[in-house]
Amino acid sequence: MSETLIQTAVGSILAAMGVPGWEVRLERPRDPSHGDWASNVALTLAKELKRSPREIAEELAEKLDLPSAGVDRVEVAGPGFLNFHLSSGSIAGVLGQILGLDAGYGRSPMASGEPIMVEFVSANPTGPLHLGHGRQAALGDAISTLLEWTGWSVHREYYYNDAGKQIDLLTESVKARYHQLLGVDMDVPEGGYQGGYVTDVAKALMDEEGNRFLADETAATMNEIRRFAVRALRQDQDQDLAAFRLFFDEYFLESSLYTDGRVEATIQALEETGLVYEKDGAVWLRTTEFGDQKDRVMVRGDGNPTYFLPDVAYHMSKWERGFRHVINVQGSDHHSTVTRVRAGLQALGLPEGYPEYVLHQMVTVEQDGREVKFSKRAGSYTTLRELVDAVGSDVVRYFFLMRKPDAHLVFDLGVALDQSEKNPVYKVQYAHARMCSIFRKGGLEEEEITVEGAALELLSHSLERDLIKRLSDFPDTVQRAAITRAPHILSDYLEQTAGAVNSWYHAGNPSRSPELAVLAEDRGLRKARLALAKSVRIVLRNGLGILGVSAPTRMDRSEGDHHV
RNA sequence: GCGCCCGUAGCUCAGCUGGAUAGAGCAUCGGCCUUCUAAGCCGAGGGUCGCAGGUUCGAGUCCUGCCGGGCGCGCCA
Repeated sequence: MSETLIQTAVGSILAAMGVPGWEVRLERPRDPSHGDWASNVALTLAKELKRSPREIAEELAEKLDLPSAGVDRVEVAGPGFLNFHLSSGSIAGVLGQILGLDAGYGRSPMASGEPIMVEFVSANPTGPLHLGHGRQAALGDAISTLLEWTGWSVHREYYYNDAGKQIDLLTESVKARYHQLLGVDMDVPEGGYQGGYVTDVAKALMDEEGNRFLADETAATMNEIRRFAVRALRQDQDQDLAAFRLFFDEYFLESSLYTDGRVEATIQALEETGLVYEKDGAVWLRTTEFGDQKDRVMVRGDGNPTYFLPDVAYHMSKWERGFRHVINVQGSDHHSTVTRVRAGLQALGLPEGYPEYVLHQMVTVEQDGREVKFSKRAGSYTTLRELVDAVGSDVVRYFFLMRKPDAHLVFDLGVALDQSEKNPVYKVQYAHARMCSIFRKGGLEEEEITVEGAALELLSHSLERDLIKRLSDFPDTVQRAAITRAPHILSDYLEQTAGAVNSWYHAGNPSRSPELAVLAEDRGLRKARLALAKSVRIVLRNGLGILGVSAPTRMDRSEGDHHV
């Protein structure tokens, strides 16, 4: 708000100087002595106007209509920066807006309801979800919510690879364990699934079906075992997802691509492109035509399609279902599929760069500088549920979102288990709970807190100004995080804001002085501070909500979903 | 060998489309409680932004080449 006032005021001067519509970018200076907003517009104009940046800046500063821009004073600094110092009233004006919008503060209608699909997790139903899936889950869900907050109509989708070779291997593995349980010697196949959960599935199969599958190699039996195993592991994953408070609009089954003929149709469509050829008994697609490093096999020598084909068919279905915008969240270990799938789609006439990908790096868990592995359920890897059980869903979600997707993520179990403010999740949640406790202890109904009669201009303490400026940056932060598909921008913001909240809350007295926040003698000031406290609560609650983390109104060690 | 990603404080990482003296958390050290949340607050130290060139008024940010690390390079997904 204060931003647009300045931009408008500067813009009208620029128009008079012969450069109408010149972009006036404002940024928050790092150094507080450089004011509340700074602009480099004079530097960018130097070439255009053939004048020195400082000279241009001087002219702008002189001609600026201070009151209408909400500015107390403006300075020219350095090579020609304009530093705007806002009036307290102008800064605090945003509080009325925050209280008015409340749960909607931070939303923006950038995309005006366009549909977009976010596909994430998409684990094979061959075992429990691992930490990579967890990171993907946290990322995909947060990106989805960020998109919703910026005006997209989001469709969350989970793709089940419930067909193909991996499922065959799972079936064989379950069969082997089933036989072992019934006292018949049988090896888990080469490259099969070794985790303890396979035996659990086999045991359930035995409990339910007895020994009727023993030594039965018929296709019908194998199908029954397959169906049983897939169902059991899907249920298992559903529980993992529920523990992580994750919900999808659609679960898309790979097997449906075969049953409804999409795979067959895709083969035909690709063949018509003339980019298909046979070699070594297999059918290939000339994906090198679209920048792939080598051509890819579509149909194996044994007549079965590779995963590539259903992948292309699946993504065609996204397009055909009307999604012109699709984001796939995947582990970077699958990054080679990106060019491949896109190439297949381009061959079929879809635009280059469809779909969009967010690739994330791996997750490792460390404690005291050493790698930790739980790996009880899966045998070889730590499962998502094990980690959620250990530290709680809020902590896991937040930690998975603290780093940019590109960066390898080290999950510090020591910090995660810590319930003090050293743990960034709790730091933010405590700041939120603290605001709630102000209202509770003051016996105030939150709805009664408004800017009515609040002397906002009295919120002139530097800590207050700083905090309010941060609050007014929230919508912009949400947009930036959404556009760059980078939730860490938001978690970073929340952490910084929580720090500013704590400083404000404890300011004024060398030890503790919450009365600064609530118990001002002056009624107008008291109201203003309450309005600020409520605004803080709104921003933190909205921000945490976007990240899929709860915003408790009070923090007790015994409560919440933190660790066991 | 080829492709993608990463290299910033002791550790884990930010740094928005190139902007002013490179930041945060943790760790370390030093101040604050006869408690309305000390589960906290305030302050300090700590850097050749992997290396070397280039582009320009200006480079952690863009380009090139090296060095180091991760991942991928299947008729597995």
